[in-house]
Amino acid sequence: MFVRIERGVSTPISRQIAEQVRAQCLAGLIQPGDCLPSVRQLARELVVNVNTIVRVYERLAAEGLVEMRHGEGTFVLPPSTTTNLAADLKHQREQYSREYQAIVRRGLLLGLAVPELRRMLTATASDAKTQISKENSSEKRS
Amino acid sequence: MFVRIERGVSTPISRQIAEQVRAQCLAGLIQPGDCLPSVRQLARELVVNVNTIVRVYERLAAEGLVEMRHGEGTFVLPPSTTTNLAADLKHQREQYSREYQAIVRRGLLLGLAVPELRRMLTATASDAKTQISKENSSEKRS
Amino acid sequence: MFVRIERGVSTPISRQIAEQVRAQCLAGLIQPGDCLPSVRQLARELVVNVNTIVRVYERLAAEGLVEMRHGEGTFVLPPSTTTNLAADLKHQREQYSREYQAIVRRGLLLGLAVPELRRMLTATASDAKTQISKENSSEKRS
Amino acid sequence: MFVRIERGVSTPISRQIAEQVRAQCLAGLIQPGDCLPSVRQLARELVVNVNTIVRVYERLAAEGLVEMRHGEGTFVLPPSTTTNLAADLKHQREQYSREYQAIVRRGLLLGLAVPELRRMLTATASDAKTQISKENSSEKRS
DNA sequence: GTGGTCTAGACCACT
DNA sequence: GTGGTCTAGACCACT
Repeated sequence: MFVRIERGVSTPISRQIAEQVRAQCLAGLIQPGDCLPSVRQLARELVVNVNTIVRVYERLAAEGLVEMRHGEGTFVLPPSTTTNLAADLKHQREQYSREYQAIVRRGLLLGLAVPELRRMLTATASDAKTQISKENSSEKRS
Repeated sequence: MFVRIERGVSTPISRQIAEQVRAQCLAGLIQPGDCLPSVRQLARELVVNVNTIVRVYERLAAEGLVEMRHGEGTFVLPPSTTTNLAADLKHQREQYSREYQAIVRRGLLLGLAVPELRRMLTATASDAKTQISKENSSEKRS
Repeated sequence: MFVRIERGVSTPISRQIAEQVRAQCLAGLIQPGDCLPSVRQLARELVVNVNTIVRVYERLAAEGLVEMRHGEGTFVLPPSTTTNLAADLKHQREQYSREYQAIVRRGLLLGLAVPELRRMLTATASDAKTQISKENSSEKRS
Repeated sequence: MFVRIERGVSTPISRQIAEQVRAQCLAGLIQPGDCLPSVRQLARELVVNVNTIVRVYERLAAEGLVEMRHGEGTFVLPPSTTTNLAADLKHQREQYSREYQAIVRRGLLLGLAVPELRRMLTATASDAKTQISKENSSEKRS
């Protein structure tokens, strides 16, 4: 599982993590039955307090996406009738859209021009893709 | 002075306001000696609590950007040796840049495509410009 | 850390607290790296509202004297080039001096004689010392 | 009438003024029937807003110490049965005493030594006396 | 009218 | 546990 967080940014860390786990479940990168990294391991990896990860997993469990099995680990559940994955995704994207629009407006109010923002978008996207592919290959090796 | 806030977004209201005031001071849209809207007036305008505005103005005062005069109002100060406006602007943009990049990455991780993000950027920007020009004209009239 | 506040006096509580924290930092009674009492604990101790302490700590943080770490506590920072401790102390004492002189003048204008003021000074000082030593010993015990 | 105020000090200006007027009435420096300086004149003299003086006079009138005669001025009233001057004085001194003690404690907490405070007391007192006698003579001349 | 301080209480996020 | 933000409302002092 790939999780990447950004600190010192207003989006809460816990939300960044939960969002990415959800997205990967929905995208099928994580399959039902898969075991998520342990709370302690993920906490160590992201240099975050253990309780923060616990909260994230609890939230995802409350959503019916995963199941925490005491002493065993946290496992992805098969999509049930209650878990409406499509609806979740839609909801998540809508929320994202609002945040994205807000930040674009903030940029304009800060005096940044649209082409500048567009450039940053492109640059960030290509960077992100490079990073992800690197991590993919490094993970295969490890 | 124009301030526009977005609710239900992770960036705190107070930070959104402070950011915009700073940007307008730095851009010269608000000149030294100018009087900011009163704490209560701005609170009414933005439908936020008085204390939220007080906090914003206090922070700006601590930064040396404005001065709160008891019973008179809050005034923009001339740039002093201590207040390095250029550095402030630079810092603010760097912070913004980090946030912008983080949100773009979040979008990609949510499975959004770059052209989609680009479309949202353009749409938001044109919307924002329309709104601002509307408000400008309505302010002139009032 | 010892903080003692006086109510029903014109100096605001928040200013009394900030003054004492600053003085103890400058005097080295609180060392860089030390953790100040938590916002809630100090509020409980002094029987003031949590927000009052938050404001004090925020001001001290803006001055560069302390740093508030989310979820951890508030820590004294090492003196930096920007924080001119000696100048701060000097400024604080000058401010104090003005207040002290003002109150002496007020006493005279109220018809109090100098020896009377001198007596009050001595009495208050010895009282204060007794109280402080008591608290010191009680703190050691606890 | 002599009034001297100190700015940037926590004792409110209005209270400083009221206190001095009361003290001078009680000391007999201002006699029943005497006319206080007009609101505007005193405001100009002390470089204070007119309303601040109005408030002070209203408060003194409420205490039964003076009477504001519309279009004529503000006059000192003879002590009535209702106005218990001695009680007022006592109350005022008690309040003063609390403030004095508080400031002495603040000084100690700031790291000032008692002899230092004593020196400041003496110096201020002698200064104040010199100033007052100067003003007395200059007032006689004017 | 203006800002300054304080309270009580809520809800959130990080360690 | 820790700090961060926000609300609602009070009372005070200066212009």
